Amino acid sequence: MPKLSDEQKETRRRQIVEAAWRCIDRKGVAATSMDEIIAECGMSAGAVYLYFPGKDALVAVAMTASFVALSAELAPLLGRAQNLTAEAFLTEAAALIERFSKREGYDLRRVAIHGWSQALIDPELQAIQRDFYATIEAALAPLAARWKPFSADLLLALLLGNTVKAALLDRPRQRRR
Amino acid sequence: MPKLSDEQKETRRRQIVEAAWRCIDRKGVAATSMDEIIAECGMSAGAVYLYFPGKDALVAVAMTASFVALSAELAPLLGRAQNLTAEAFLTEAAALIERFSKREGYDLRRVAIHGWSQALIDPELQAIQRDFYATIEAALAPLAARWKPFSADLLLALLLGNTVKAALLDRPRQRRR
Amino acid sequence: MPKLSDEQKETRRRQIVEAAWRCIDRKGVAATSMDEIIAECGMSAGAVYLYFPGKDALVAVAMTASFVALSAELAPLLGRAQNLTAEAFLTEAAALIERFSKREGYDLRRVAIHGWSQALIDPELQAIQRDFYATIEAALAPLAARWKPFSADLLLALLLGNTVKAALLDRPRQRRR
Amino acid sequence: MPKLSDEQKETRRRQIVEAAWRCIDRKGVAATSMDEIIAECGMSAGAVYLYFPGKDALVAVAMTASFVALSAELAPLLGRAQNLTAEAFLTEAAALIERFSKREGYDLRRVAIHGWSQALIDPELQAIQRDFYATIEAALAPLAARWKPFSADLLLALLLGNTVKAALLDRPRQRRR
DNA sequence: GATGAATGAGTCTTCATTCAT
DNA sequence: AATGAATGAAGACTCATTCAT
Repeated sequence: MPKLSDEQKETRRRQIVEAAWRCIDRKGVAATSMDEIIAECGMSAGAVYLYFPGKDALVAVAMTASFVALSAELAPLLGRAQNLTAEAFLTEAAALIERFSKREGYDLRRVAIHGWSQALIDPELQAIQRDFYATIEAALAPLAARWKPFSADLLLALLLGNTVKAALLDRPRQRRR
Repeated sequence: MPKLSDEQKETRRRQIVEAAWRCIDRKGVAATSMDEIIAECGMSAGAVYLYFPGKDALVAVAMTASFVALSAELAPLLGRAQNLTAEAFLTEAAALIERFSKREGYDLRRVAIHGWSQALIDPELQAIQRDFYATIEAALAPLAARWKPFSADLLLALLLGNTVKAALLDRPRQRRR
Repeated sequence: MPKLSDEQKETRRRQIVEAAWRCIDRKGVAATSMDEIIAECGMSAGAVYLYFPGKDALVAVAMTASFVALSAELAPLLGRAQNLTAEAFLTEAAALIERFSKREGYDLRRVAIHGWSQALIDPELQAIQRDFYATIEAALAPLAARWKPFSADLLLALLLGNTVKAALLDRPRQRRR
Repeated sequence: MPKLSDEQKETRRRQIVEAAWRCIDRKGVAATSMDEIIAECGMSAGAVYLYFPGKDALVAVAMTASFVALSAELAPLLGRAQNLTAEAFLTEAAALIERFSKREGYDLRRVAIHGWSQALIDPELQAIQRDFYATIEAALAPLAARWKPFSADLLLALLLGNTVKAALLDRPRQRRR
């Protein structure tokens, strides 16, 4: 096979990342074996290792990718947030996050919680997440000035807390191992 | 050998649970091996298995124990919350949780996040956590009636979100694996 | 099982090393899998890894052990070599090495050649072997003064060369892989 | 595409063999992957397999090629050896072998030791080497008659032993794996 | 009651080789 | 002729758990 185009390569990587998301949603990071991700994405073991150097790197990319994508989705809402009330903003943000996260076969909010747990162990991943949340908090700061009892800090905590609530307070969907 | 008193047994169990907390804080649930917990608590492998049927059960107990203990600490604050403003309550609650969580060698907020991740794949643990949070939300409900923009749901989300922020936005403290 | 005595531990290590010798004689270092050594020594995988941290370490110990043991055997001959002619010494040394090396199921001279090849890649192993040969050469130096055309350097080269000849010029005994 | 001339083919094969020599000098046979040889010779995977049926064959050719080339170099020295003393012959032979072996990026004496180790597990390679050494020994036989304490057998052992000494007693030059 | 050596299934990863283009 | 992406079997190693002493 001749050289793959960058676009084709990106498609393959995305396939693998989506398979990882599905597996991690189902069983968490540790209980997901590479073999499961490999089966899920329909490629061979060697092929996956052609696109990612190992499980850790794949997991890190999977976690990071979801943050980056959500970031892009959130930008327009932050742009027009100055015309909203705090309550309206929170409602819209929560709805957007839910819409963004719920997907065929997995929910990125569940993945995100596994990601937080990973970040506590992996300093690189933690740095990425810290930057991501710092960016959001910074974007909220000027708005929060007008939203009396809600500070930027508090708004961010609310969004994070809602993610936990949504993920944990849902009925369980799968068995361990 | 003479039978151990219930008190002695309880001491042993607590020793093991605390060792588990320290290990989980450091490396997360999956990367913590039973051997590490065994070394940390200073007992033998056989001894640990005398007190807990397996790793999953020990982890579940470790997670649950922290919730139960925090529950007890939170009760008095909830009792006198009707005399506080929402802001004062939130400040006090956050301070109490921090005081309760920060310990010699570990932070239970970090452990809790690993616990959420576990709960997503362990229905029993999820049920325990759901009950715990439902209880708190129920206790907050009558108070929230007076705290205009803050509903019980929102207050709980704030407390959860603060836990994430505190754990993730702290500078990393440990190496991977 | 209660603690093993140091003696018992040493016996186990020797079992494993001898299994490694047999396997390496048969297939060389690289083509010998840990599973083969494990099967050969009759222990479980975990047990072997209880005594050696990994394949590399086991191979290094197996190589080193044969040198150390031969060293001990060679000492008495070196002690009484001053009463021998060079030719007599060479004959006796070669015979001693052959006696020492030929064993049930393997020949340590073959193992030694695999060891040289390994040493070219593993600086630690190379250092051990260099020391071993330097010691022998030093012991030969005072004797060689009397053995006119044979220097210590030359005598050592002869012993090494004979090992290669004995191992390579024998009829082949096994298949690859 | 146009057929390659035999000369071009031979150039390609030599390129690959030299790449193999460099890699084997650095890491030994087993730790050298085909990918490394492929990268080193600057060709594609498919191209290398056009010239050699597989790794084993390539390694065998690489080993053999060095023997054949050395053979040719040795012939003139053997031709005029009858006019030399044993000591002079040995000195010249050692110098010739060193000159022949030391090359830009590798030393064929190191490659030869890896080759002996390979020969112990590859009967075909062993046969080739046995023939090579037998030829040399045969050439030395008539000369040795005049070189009193040195038999042909002993002279060959010396040359082999010197190769080991030169390779092993040099300071290590590379990292593991 | 307590020990800790032993087990072995399961995990991640590599790499010689092929073949569609 | 040449490419290089893909394959998948095989390898090294881990670790929760047990049980003889």
